[in-house]
Amino acid sequence: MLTGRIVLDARLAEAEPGPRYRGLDLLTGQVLERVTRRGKFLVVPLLRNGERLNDLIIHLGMTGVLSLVPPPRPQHLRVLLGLDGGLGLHFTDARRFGRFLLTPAGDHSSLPTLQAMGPEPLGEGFTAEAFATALARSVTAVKTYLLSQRPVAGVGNIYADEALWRAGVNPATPARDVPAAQIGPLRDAIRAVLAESIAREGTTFSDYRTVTGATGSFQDSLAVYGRAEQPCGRCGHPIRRTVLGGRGTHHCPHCQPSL
DNA sequence: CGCATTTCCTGGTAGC
DNA sequence: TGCTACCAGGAAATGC
Repeated sequence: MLTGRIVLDARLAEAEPGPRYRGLDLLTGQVLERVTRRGKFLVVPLLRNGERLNDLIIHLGMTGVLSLVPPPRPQHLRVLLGLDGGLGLHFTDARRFGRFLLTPAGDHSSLPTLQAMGPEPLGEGFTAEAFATALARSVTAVKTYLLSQRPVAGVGNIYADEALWRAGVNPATPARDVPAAQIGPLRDAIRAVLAESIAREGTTFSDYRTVTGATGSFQDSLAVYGRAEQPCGRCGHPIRRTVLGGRGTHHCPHCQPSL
C-alpha cells in the first residue's frame, strides 16, 4: 500500500519541541521506496529523483498507531502525511514514546539503539554461538541486556520475562555468567516466544490493536508476566515480581534460581 | 567505553 | 464525585 507512494505534504498536528518528529520538511516530494523493519523500528528508504538521500524512521513506542485513510480527526494525532492517490497516513501516539523522523540515508547514528542492534531473532544470524559471544560481552543482568537490543533485536519487557522463564534462567544473572548449557535453550525460547506471539497477533492489555483493529491473544499464553503471586505453571511456586533496570520483572524463584 | 539511573509522557487506576 | 498520587515501559540522556 505504501510502496511507491509520493509524499505530497507532511506536517505536525501541533507544534512539537524535541526530537520525536524531526525532518518532516524534507519529506515532501519524496517517494516511499519500500517499508523495512529492524527490531522494533520501521525503516522506509526514500527516493528523490531516484536518489536515496534519506530514511524515514518510525518507532511505535508503546501506543503509536499508523493508519491509512484514517478517520477525520483521531485523538492524539501527531503526524499527517498526504500521499498520491488520495491516500493519507496518520501517526497517532497517546504517550508520545514513538518516533517519526528522517535521517540521512543509511546513517542511523542519531539512533544509537538502532545503530548497535543485534541480529534479527528469527533470522539466520541469531545462532547460539553468536548469542553466546554477545552475552560474554556484558556483566549487566541478562534481562536488562536483552532489553538493550544488542545481543538480539526485538525483545521487549514481556517477551524477555517469558523467554527467561521458559529457559529457566534467572533474570538478574549477569549476562556473561549465564551457564553455557542454558544459552542454546534461551536462544530457542526467545525465538519461540516471538514466533508464537506473532502467530497470535501480539499481546493486548488495553489499547494495542493489529493493523486491522483486532486485538492480539498472546496475553492468554503468558506464564509469568503480570502474574505476580500466582502459581508457576510448571512447579506451583508463586511468581515473584521485582524491579530490574527500572522495569517490572517476573520470574519463578524455583524454576529460575539465582546462581 | 560500560554500566546504572533518570527522564520522557499520559491513560488508567487506587485511595481518600 | 472529584481530586491527588502513582504506575506502566522503549529508548535516549545523564551521571559516574
